[in-house]
Amino acid sequence: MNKSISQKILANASRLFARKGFFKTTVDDIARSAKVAKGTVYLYFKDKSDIYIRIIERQLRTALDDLQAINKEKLDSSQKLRGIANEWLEHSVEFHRFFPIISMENINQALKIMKEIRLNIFPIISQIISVVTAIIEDGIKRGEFRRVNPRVAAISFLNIMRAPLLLNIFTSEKVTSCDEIFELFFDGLKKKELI
Amino acid sequence: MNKSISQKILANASRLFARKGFFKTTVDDIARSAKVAKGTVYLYFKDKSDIYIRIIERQLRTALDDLQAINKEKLDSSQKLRGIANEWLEHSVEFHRFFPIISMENINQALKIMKEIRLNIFPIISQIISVVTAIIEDGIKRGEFRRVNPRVAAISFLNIMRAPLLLNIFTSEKVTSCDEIFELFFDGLKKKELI
Amino acid sequence: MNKSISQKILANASRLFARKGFFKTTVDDIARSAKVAKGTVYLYFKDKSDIYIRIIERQLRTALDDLQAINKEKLDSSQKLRGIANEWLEHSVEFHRFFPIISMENINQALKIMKEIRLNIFPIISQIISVVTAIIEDGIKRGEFRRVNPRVAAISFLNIMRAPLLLNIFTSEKVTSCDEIFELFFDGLKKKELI
Amino acid sequence: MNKSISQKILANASRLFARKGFFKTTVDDIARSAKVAKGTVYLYFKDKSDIYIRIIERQLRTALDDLQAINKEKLDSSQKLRGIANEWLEHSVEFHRFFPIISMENINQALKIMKEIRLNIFPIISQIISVVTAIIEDGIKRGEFRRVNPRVAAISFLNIMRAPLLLNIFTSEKVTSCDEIFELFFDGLKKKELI
DNA sequence: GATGAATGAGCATTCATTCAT
DNA sequence: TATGAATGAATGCTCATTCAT
Repeated sequence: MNKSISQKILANASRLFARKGFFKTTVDDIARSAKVAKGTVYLYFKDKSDIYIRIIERQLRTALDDLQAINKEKLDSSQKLRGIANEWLEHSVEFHRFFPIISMENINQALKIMKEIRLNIFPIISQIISVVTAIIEDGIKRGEFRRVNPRVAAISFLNIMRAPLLLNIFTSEKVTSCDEIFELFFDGLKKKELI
Repeated sequence: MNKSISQKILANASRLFARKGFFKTTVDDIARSAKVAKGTVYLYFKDKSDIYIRIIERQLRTALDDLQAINKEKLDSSQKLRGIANEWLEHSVEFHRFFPIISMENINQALKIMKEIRLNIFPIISQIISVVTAIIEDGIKRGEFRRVNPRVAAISFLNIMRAPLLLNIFTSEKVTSCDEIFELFFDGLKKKELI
Repeated sequence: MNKSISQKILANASRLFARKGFFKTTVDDIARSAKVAKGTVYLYFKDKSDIYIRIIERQLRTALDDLQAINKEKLDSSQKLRGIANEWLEHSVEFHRFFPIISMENINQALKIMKEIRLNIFPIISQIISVVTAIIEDGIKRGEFRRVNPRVAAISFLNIMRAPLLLNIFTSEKVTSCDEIFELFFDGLKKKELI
Repeated sequence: MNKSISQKILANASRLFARKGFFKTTVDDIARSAKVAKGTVYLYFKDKSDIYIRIIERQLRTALDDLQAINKEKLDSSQKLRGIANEWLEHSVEFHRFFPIISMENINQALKIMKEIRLNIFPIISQIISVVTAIIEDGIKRGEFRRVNPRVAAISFLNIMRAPLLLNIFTSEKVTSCDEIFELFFDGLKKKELI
């Protein structure tokens, strides 16, 4: 079961990277946590960066798959967005899920790993953005949404959905549903003028 | 002027950390870029982490000062938020400004530095959130804004304002104004029902 | 045919060692070049050093056989030496042939392999030297050669015959025959006095 | 005295490389033998290969200087060659002196170090060969030597002078003077015809 | 016999930190 | 104060060797 060893490494490394970050996680750590010898890690992955890239790639692909599944359902565009928001919340412990790239700021430009990231990770993120953009375009066409720049709206949506995470870190309010945030994004902050 | 040496170190280290990240920036780099000897760096800072903390602290304090200045002006709450948004865009190259903590995920929990961060950085972020929360509360009281959870709205606001950064990275749309995003946050995505 | 596998390993390893040296040649390389599994290599050889020793041993034994064959022919001593010289040139690509030991200086004394070398390789080299010494002794007895120390002359001969190699490496003169060098060894550098 | 640290490193590394070879000599060994920390070695040398190259370079430059000194003396060409031969014998414990390149066969073609060797070492060897070639050319002009190819003779000379080393390794004859070998090279092996 | 996955000791190199000057 | 030479712990990666299948 080679598959399982490589999966075991990824699963454990994922936890370690999340906890200690890329640089403070040693290959020794990774091997030990996967209960294999250090050399074994190198049978399955080119180097430490490779492991990191694969983890992010895997997370993003899963996220993309989920998005596409939601997109295929027969739902209003707004229901689709709500579905995505809830899924995101569900996985917010993994936190890196939709935009792990953001957490990579510290291992960035100067590193060779950035080349790999551009090659392997950016395209998936672009696809994720595209799916959300398509949902919003569709919503506009259907008359559900206002005529906004759909790409700008998509990225705004993906960003605002990070709010639960920060609420958990910096406030005492433990967010268990996205409804409040979603509704804010949906209806806007401004009070409707009485007519 | 000791002050100026320490400032020179911070200013140059800031550029380096932004470009290469915490781990890939060496104390050698920092000393060289500030044109002082490596030992001198240790006369002004306890260690490399200390420099990092001081930089973030300084950036956040400036951000907080700006926020408070805007808050003191005689403006609608929505104008205040718009002012904050534009300032954020202006500084988006520094990018770590309002939520540098996010970029610190890679040097986090497991490290002794996290203790320092909790002690020195978190309080400032909390204050930033509080100011924005206050602005929104005020807007609600004034009848400008709908009755939303102001803290949730504040964090949503701070998050959605990250959108320009991602738009620049992942799309061809170069954002030069926050108006579009701000307006989205303000009016919501949903089409107003015709009455 | 086990024999053939072991021969295949030796033949391919020989090329690799010649090209990359002992340390830079990996057992992986050797196995792959012989188209067998890595474990198979260890069925036929104790370890990597063993392969190296066997290769040298094989080359030297062949060299010795050739020498002895030449020695048995009915020829003048000088003709025998000339024959040896030409054979050496012919094989100078293999280059380690007569004095591979010289090329082993880098894997020497401190290593356990040196024990093996002393045990397996030195005796063959000694025999080679003995054969050449015998040829020279014979030449002296026959009156062909001057009364020199035959062992010193033998080693001098074996050394001077390395010259083509160095000529090829360090000069533009591509040596295709040993005649010039051989004649130098034979007649000496000094101008004969006119009588 | 930075000079002395770098010299101490070179001196000790030289002994280690001679004893254990390039690959079996660790940077740890080198640092320990020079009584400095491992990091200190890297203050003075780019990497392990750099140390190796510098050692060979230093030895060859000294050898070249000696040759040129001998060459400047007012001596017969044959006396010059004899002088060179004796000097070589004197240093034959260092053994790598005149042709260390030969001992490098095991760290050769495939390695990046070979590029450095071609760049730094080959030119010195070429100069050494040139000096000896010049001496021989001069001897031919003066009528001391026969009309041979002077470059071929030079390399033959440098090779034959390795004989003492091999005599020490493979025979019981401990050579303390080069006279015998030199005379062989000078007068040739062949018996002079009686006239 | 043959395989090749797994092992883990071993090593070159980096870099935060110290301290004598 | 200021320096920068010296330190040595820490870490990514390699590869000879073993052994279950």
